[in-house]
Amino acid sequence: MDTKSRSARVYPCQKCPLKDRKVFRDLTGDELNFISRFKKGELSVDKGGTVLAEGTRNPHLYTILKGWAFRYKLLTDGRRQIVNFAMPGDLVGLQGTLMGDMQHSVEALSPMLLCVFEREELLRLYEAHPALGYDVTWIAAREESILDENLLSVGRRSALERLAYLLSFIAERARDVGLFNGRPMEIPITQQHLADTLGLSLVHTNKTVRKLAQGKLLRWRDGGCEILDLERLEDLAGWSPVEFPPRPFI
Amino acid sequence: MDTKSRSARVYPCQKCPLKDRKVFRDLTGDELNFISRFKKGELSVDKGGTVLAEGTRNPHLYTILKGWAFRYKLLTDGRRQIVNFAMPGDLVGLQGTLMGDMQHSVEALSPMLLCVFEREELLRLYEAHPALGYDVTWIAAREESILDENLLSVGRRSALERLAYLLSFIAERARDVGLFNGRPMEIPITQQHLADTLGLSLVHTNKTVRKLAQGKLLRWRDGGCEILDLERLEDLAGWSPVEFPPRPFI
DNA sequence: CGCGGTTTTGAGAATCCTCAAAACCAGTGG
DNA sequence: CCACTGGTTTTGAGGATTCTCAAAACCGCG
Repeated sequence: MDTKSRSARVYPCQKCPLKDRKVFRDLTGDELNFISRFKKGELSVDKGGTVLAEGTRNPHLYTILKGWAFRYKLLTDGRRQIVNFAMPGDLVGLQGTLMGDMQHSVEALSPMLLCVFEREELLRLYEAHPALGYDVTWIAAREESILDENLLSVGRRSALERLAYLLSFIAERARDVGLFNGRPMEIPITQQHLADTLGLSLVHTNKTVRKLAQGKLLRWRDGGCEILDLERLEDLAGWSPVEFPPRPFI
Repeated sequence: MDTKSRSARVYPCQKCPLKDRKVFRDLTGDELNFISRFKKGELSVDKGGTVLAEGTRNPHLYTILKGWAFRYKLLTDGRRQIVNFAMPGDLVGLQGTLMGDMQHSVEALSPMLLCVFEREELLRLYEAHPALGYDVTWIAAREESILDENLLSVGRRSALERLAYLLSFIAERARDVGLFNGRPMEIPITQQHLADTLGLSLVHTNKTVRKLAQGKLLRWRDGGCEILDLERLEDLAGWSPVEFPPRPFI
C-alpha cells in the first residue's frame, strides 16, 4: 500500500514542466541553478500511498510535480478531517520541516511524482537566495489563506454551498496548474473524501452531490467527480474571484 | 470606534517585555539590533478597533505587544467566521504583506499595543538576516498548523468538544505568553465570538457554555470567560499536549 | 431611568446524523 | 467466463443535533 519509490531524476529543473506556467513567477537563472542543486531526487508514490505521516519526522520536503494528494488530520477515535488538497506546484512537508514532527498526514489521490528536498538544507536556501526564502514564506501564507477560506466554509456555509465552493475551488486551482488542459474537469476523489473535507457525513454528502448531479452541474463517474458547469457551481458557491500575482514555487 | 493611534516608542526592542519568555527563542545581539531598526513605531488600538480590514492593502505588518485580537472573514450576507485569535508575540498582517490585499480582518478584543513594521522592508530582513526570514516562515507554518487544528474541530468535533477544545487551546496559548501570570484565567470574549469561532449559533453556544458552567469548568463574568478547571476542560477536549521547541518571533 | 449590548430560556423546525441495506462496479481467482 | 470480494454510491427511515424565532433577564453606562 505504502509504495514509495525513489527514482532516477527524470525532470531536471531546467526542464521542469511547471516552470513556464503563467501562474508561477519566473525564476532567474541563478535561482534555477540553486534549486536544481537543492533538489535531491524524485519520489513516486502510488495512489493511496502515504507521503507524510502525522507524528513522524521526515527528513524531506517535497514539491509536487504530478498527481493529486490531500492533507488530513485524525482524532483518536478515527474521525478524519481533510484540511486541504495538494496538486502540482504545491509544497508539502514545510510544517514538519520547520516545527519538527508532522502535525498532519498527506496521502496520494493518484499516482504522484514529487521533487525531493532535504529539510536540513532549507536554511541554506534562505542564506543563498533570500528571495527564495521569501517565496517559501509566500507559499506558507497562501496555504494559510486557503485554510481560512476552508474554515469559513465549514463553519458558516450550508452543505450545498460548501460542496459547491469546494468543487469550484479545486477546479480553479487544478485548471491553473494545467491538470485539465482542455480535457474534461475530472477530480479523482471519492464522496468519502468530500465528506471528510466538508465536515459532513457520507450519507448527507451523497444526497448533496445528488442534487448537483440532477441539476447537471456535475456527474460522478468511475471513481471521480466531473465538473460539468463550473460557472453555475461558482454562482451557487457565492464565488468571488480573487486575483493574485504570479505565485512562487520551488 | 476605529480608534488607532500611533504613539511614541515606549518599548525599545532591547527592553521588549516578551523577549525573555521561555516560549520564544533567544535572539542574537545582531538580530535584535536589526529588528530594532526594522520596527517603525508603536500603534495602540482600542477595544473593538479594526487593526486590518479584508480587501484593503495595508503598508504595515504588526507584532502584538499587548492585548488580544481575533482574525475573521465575512460572507456577503454577514455570516462571520473567526479563524483564529491573536495575542502577544503573534505576527499579524503577514498574508497581506506577501500577497497584496488582506483576505481577512483583524479586530481588537481589548486595548492593544502593536509594534509596527513596514511591509516593503520585509525582503530586506530576509537579505540581512536569513535566520530571521526563516523565523517568519516558521511563524507562518505555526499559524497554518493552528488552522489545521481549528478546521479539525469545526469539521469533526461535537459542540461540547469544540468549545472545550477552543477554550483549552486559548488558555494554553495565553498562559505561555504570560497573559494570566498567576491571576485568574480570564478571556475577554463574548459568546458571540465563541459562536463565530466554533461555527455554531449563538443560542446553541450559550447552551453549551451553560453545561460547562454547571460543571464548574468555567464561569461567565463581566463580559468574559473565566476558566476554572483547565485540566478537566482538556480532558473533555481530548487534549494531546504537543511540545514545540521555543518559537521565534520578531 | 433608559439604552444597547449581552446572556439566558423556551419552543418548534430544519439540517444533518446514524443505522441499515441494497445496488453497483472493478478486480481477482477459480 | 463466472462467482466472489471489497470498495463505493445510493436510498430509506427515524432520530439527534443544531438552528431560527422570540422574548425575557441582566448589566454597565450615560
